[in-house]
Amino acid sequence: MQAMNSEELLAFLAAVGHAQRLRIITELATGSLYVSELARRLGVSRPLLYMHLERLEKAGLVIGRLELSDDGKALKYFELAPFDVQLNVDTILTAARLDEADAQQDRSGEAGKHSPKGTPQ
Amino acid sequence: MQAMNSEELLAFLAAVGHAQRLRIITELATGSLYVSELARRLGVSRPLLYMHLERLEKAGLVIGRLELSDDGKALKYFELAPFDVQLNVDTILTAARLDEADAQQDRSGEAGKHSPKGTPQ
DNA sequence: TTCACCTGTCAGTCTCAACTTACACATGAA
DNA sequence: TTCATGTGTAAGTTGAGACTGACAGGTGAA
Repeated sequence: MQAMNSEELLAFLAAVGHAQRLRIITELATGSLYVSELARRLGVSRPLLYMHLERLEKAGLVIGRLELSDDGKALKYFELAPFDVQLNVDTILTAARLDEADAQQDRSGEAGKHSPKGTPQ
Repeated sequence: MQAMNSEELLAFLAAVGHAQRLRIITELATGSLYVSELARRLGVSRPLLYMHLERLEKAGLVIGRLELSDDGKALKYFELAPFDVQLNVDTILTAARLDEADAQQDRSGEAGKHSPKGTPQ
């Protein structure tokens, strides 16, 4: 997995650092599921699960896609995205260094090359 | 770094998944510092910093020790503890499996062999 | 004795993520 | 048309963590 800046690293850590979301990941590890089914398995309300899945998706941990079932119903399936982050002091220092590099680019008015979503349109 | 159960993993992730605490780690990476000095560098109130440091210490990310300076003043120094956690689906599944093993032990009334701090006295 | 440092802790406030309840809107089957 | 299924979202409440300000206590130096 490529190096992340602080913002991305924090999004990732905050997303995975929550008991419910760890359970979601555990459940999705066996295969993709649609939201209502997942909610039933975890004993969690659907809107709440939505929030967690959104968070996980933004951090790039899961991927959602709308599918039509055989009987024509729309089902929102979620599957795990592959992820692998080494977490140690170096990772954190690298993230901090990337922040400075990003800030440097911003100051010099360069077209956002690194920043994946921070680019203002 | 040895395998963690969910509780330990969550404590770790929640501790490191916070902007201020990332900055604390970054600052401590250059060497150990005492609380007041660290607070000044980060521009953070001392009680607040205390809270963060406590959190980091409980998760095993930093170590604090009281030292006497040359002129007899007590200084609370904090230094980084070495840590290295690989974060991927396997890590999380392993944590979940460890939870079950722990629960099993508890049920069979075994003297807490694994649980590092959950042992009731 | 006053000042400039430091540690340690308490009692609050504030803010935001987490969570609940309720809605609107689809589909296919009975 | 009603029921059981699903998606999607818009309120609201709550609770925990984050944060502030103020205190008590210690030291050595002026």
